[in-house]
Formats: sequence, C-alpha cells, structure tokens
Amino acid sequence: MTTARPLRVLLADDEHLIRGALAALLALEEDLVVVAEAASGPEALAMALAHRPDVAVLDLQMPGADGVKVATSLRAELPDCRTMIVTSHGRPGHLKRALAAGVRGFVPKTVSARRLAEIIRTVHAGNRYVDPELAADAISAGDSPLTVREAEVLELAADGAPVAEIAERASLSQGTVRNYLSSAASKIGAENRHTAVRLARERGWV
Amino acid sequence: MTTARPLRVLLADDEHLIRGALAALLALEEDLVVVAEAASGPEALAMALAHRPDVAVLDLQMPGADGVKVATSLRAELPDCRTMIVTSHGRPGHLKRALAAGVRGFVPKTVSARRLAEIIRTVHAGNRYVDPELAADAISAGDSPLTVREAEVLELAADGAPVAEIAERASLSQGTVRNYLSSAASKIGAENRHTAVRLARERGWV
DNA sequence: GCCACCCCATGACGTTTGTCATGAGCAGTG
DNA sequence: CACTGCTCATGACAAACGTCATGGGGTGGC
Repeated sequence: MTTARPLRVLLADDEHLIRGALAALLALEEDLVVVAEAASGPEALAMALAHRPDVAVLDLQMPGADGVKVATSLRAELPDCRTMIVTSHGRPGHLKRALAAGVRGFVPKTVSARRLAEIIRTVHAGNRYVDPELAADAISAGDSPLTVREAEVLELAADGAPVAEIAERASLSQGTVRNYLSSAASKIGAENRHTAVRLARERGWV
Repeated sequence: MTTARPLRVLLADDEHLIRGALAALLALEEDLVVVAEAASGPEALAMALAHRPDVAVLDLQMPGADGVKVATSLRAELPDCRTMIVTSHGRPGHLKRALAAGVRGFVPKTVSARRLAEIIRTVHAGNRYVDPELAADAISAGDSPLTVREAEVLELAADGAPVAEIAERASLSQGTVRNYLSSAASKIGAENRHTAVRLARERGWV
C-alpha cells in the first residue's frame, strides 16, 4: 500500500502545557502531523497562513482573538483549511457562533486524544462533528429572544454599571435604557438585570 | 549507578484530553511514573488513598471538590503526600487558599511539560514552588479588607439576589444586610454591590 | 477598665431601579 | 395599504437600594 499524504494540523491553545501535550499525543497518530502551534489568536492566524494546514484545531479562549474569530478570518483567507474548536467550558451560544463562522467541529476537552484524532479526520473528510451533549444544550437553550438593542444594552450592564452610564455609552436616554433592561429581563425570566445578565451569559445570548 | 525508586504521581483533571496528554508527557520523564488518574475531586481523593502517590497534581477546577479542598483532605488523610495545583485561570485568592491548605506548588497551565516535571521534583524534595507572576498578582491584590460577615453577605449577593432574599438566607435584617453591602462596596472601591462582587471575585476575596 | 473593632439592629433620607402607559418614526410582510 | 414589530422617547409611581446617624452587646488588646 502507498503511504498517504499526512494530514497537516495546526494547534492553537494559549496553555503551553496542554498544547505541547496534545501535540505529543497527536504525533502518535501515524496519519497526522502537527505542522504549527500557536498561543494566541493572531499568532494562530499567522501560523496558518505560513504553514497552510489541512485542519486548524483552535481553543475557544485565547488572548488576542478567540477561536471563533480566528475561524472567521481563516474562512476568508484560507478557505481550504477546515477549522474546529476545542473548549473547556462550552456554552450554547459559542457553539452557535462557531457554526455560523463555518467551524466544522466542536468538542469539549473531556474527549480522549484518540477520539480527537478521529474527529480531526472526520472534519478533514468534509463532515461535521458536534459533541452530542453540547448540541443538546444548545437546542434546549434555544434562540435568543432578545432584540439587537436589548442584547446591546444588557451587555453594557454586564459589569454592574448604573443606568446613567449605560445610557451615555449607548447614546440613549435613561428611560429607554430602563425599558430595554426591563423587557430583556422579563423575556429571560429574571427578576433584575443582574441575574438577567448572568442567565443570558450562560445561554450564550450576549 | 543504582536506579532510584521512581517518583509516584497522581494526576487529577476533569478534562480527559489534558489529563491523558499530560500523563503521556510525564511518562517520558524517566524518574516519574503516573500511578493514578482522576476526573473529579472525590475520585482524586479515593485514588490517592488507594495508590499512595508521592505527589498529587491537582487541577483547580474539578467537579465534586476543587483542587484546594482535595489538598486539604489529603493533608489530613495522607500527610506524606505532597500536593500541587495546576490551573488555567489563577486568581490571587486561590493561591492564598491553596498555600493555607498546605499546597506546595502552584503553577499555571502555561508552563511546559518539562518545566512541570521539574517542579514536581522540586515539590517532592520538600521545597515549594509558586509561579512568579501569580505570586506578584497575589501580593498586589493584598489581603481582603472585608470582615467575615461582609464577605458572607457579598457572596450571597453574588447571583444578583435582592436584599430581602439575602437577609433571609443570612438570617439578618434587611437593614443590616444593606449596611454590610454598603461598607463592603466602599472598602472595595465599588459604586454598587454588583461591581463589588465582581472585583472581590477577581481578587479572590470571596 | 478603657478602647477599638466587629456584629447586629433600627429609622430616616434621597437616589436608583423596575414597571407601566403612551406615542412617534420606520422597517418589513402579507 | 394595513399590520406587526423594533427603536426611541417621556412621564409617573412604587419598590428596591445606598447612605448616614445611632445604639447596644460582644471580644480582644494594652
């Protein structure tokens, strides 16, 4: 039999320990070769352009630009490169954003390395793979009921700023801000904006 | 030269991917042997009692019981076992809690595997190792200026509950709760309790 | 034994929110 | 074109919140 051309992988994760360990484990798979590693979003992008991998395995949380942002850029600049996201704490909204960005694989870090290798092959073959549990969460969380402005105002309220400050930053009147916060909270089912922010965060709506 | 007795290591992390990868990397070090792995706090404890490792490498965030809690239990039940914490997002307060629990090593996951192996040896030799950057953060964050009750009330306020609910859960009058929240916020330098909660969290005071 | 500090409470005050009614301008849809 | 839904605004009222003054009971230090 002929030796197939190896599947070229880019690995991006800001934690050296994990990235290195992962590279070592993936190296055990004969058909995979890690051609580049990156510790930040921008670096991942640069590395991808330089080494043109078949599959980019991106951590969700990285300094500079998160995995989804990198995936979006990659899709534009390197369309042949498949992207997938690996994450510790997968929230529903992330998954949705990722799929919208053209990501083809979304897995939590609780999978085994062997399984990850399989998924990399799946993704490379042009198929998609989404962790069943995360998918279920995403479905049960549903779509955001918030309008654009409601989400916007809620986000500005995220760090506990008073209404006056939110109004200024959003260039809205204080009354309008309070109306939006009120309707957002009632849609979410929260008693006040602070729990509303928390719940919206959990569901990936902000 | 005689072959020294290998250094027995317990690895606890809820992310299979990372734990497995780590185990593989540490296995490359000739003097280290990973004798047990665990995916949760209670499991880590049970495994430690069963296998009696020399050093327990614990992830900070695990289901069941976090790394520091496990370390506390280990100190009581297996005093000869040295403990160390590995974490992704190290906040000052965690470090403080960890040291108080008798943890001898505290490192972020941004270190390399080789470096981790060195630190495991350092810890086993009876020395301590704390990541310099985390140590600096901890020092600059300083000690909590909050009294016991202030911290307690602040914690109850963490999820955005109204004063009435906090008062009930703390068995205090609403007025008292508001006084504590007020003084806590002013000590922290926050404008309201919500930002106070956030800042206190960041500094590890709750 | 005085003093400092924490704990808990009460009452009162002004401010900030949450909520509701109401309405105008402006999309997109059937 | 009528209708619906989003955006933005105003005004008003009740509830929640932040702040201050005040006071009693407790613990620990000097």
